[in-house]
Amino acid sequence: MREEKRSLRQQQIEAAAHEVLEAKGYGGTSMLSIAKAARASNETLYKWYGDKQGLFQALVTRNAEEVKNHLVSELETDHDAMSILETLGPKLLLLLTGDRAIALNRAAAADGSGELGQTLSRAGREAVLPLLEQVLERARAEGQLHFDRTEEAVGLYLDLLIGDQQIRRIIGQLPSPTPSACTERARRAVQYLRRIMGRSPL
Amino acid sequence: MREEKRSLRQQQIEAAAHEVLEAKGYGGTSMLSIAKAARASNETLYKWYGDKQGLFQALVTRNAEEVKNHLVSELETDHDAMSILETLGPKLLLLLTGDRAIALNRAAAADGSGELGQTLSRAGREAVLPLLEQVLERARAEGQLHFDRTEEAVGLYLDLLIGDQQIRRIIGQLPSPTPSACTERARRAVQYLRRIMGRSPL
DNA sequence: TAGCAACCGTAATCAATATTACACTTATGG
DNA sequence: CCATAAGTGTAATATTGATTACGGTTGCTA
Repeated sequence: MREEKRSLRQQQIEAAAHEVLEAKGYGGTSMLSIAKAARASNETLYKWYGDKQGLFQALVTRNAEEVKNHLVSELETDHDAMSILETLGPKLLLLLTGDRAIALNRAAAADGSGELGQTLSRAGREAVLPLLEQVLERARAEGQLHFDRTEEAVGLYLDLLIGDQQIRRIIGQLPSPTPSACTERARRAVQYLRRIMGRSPL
Repeated sequence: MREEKRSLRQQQIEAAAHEVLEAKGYGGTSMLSIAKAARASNETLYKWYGDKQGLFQALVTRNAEEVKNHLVSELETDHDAMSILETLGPKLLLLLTGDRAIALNRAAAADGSGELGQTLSRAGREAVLPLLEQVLERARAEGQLHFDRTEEAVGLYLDLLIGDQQIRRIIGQLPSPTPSACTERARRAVQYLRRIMGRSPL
């Protein structure tokens, strides 16, 4: 029971951290400000997370887990591969270019040590890639797509889906995309993917 | 003559700033450290650039100009559009994912005000886009590619060329690419572009 | 060569935080 | 009900870095 309480409190604290981070950016986010926003004491923050970086690592890994779970539940439907792509794509794009992910990416960019970036990459990209590989291989098995190296196909799909949206969001020159914009972009990505790999690679 | 001297000094200072920035990251780069690296006084830095942000704005705009000039000179050759793409692509990719550009992008990401990002975007993207539009339209005129909206074609080319290379570099999970890797990637981008827009859109 | 303007090197100012320490509640288990 | 562990709010501490101020130097310019 103590466990649940603490876990709840952590959720609250991390939610507060996200709020402050999204509002003030990484540089403008201090431990104190997070503590205040969560009505917690900074001593608790330090006890639980070690230091500032530890707290952000927690945010990153937690967020990546959520993204992954989101996608996994999507995958469990038994639709054919291409229609899974059509529903998965917009979700993924929305998650990767949403305010939360962008704030975390900015934090990773600002972190000199590179550890945040490593965590972000491991937890995020390396968790999502296998799922996409699965889908694309299913598409190949169904005869919808043709490719030799799965890895390359996934890379291409991600290039088409995400492109430079993330970086432009991070730089601050693109507003948070609407769900419909994401859907449209994902649709186009699939269309192009079909056009490139829709028939034999030779 | 005074002008030349000063301009030279500025180049030295900005070169030093780039070195420090690439070595220590935005957060780790202080005015003092730049001044020391350039054997200049911080008072001079403030007089010339106003404040820290002003200095970085200068770095960004200057860098963007160089990139643009690089590309423009490339464009002046009279090769056919597709072979221009083949030589332009690798250069652009190398410039956009090189250490210097990545350091500047990180700085823009870390800058809370978003002004650096705005400058970076304006000076960079908005300078390069017209050039690419030119090339792609030439390709269309030559009957090599078929598309309706130039803007969309350029976007697709950039997605294929750059993809998520930049963001992954910024997060720190990708080493600086070799020229040959850039060439290869650019080649593939053109190949895919041909595959998508190589014949009538219908 | 005297005077001046720009520049250098360094120290002073000033504010912001990460991090630690402490005194005061609260709740929980026996 | 008591003892204790965990948590809270606030006040040090210590460092860092932007920005400003200043005395000394250099190199024109008249």
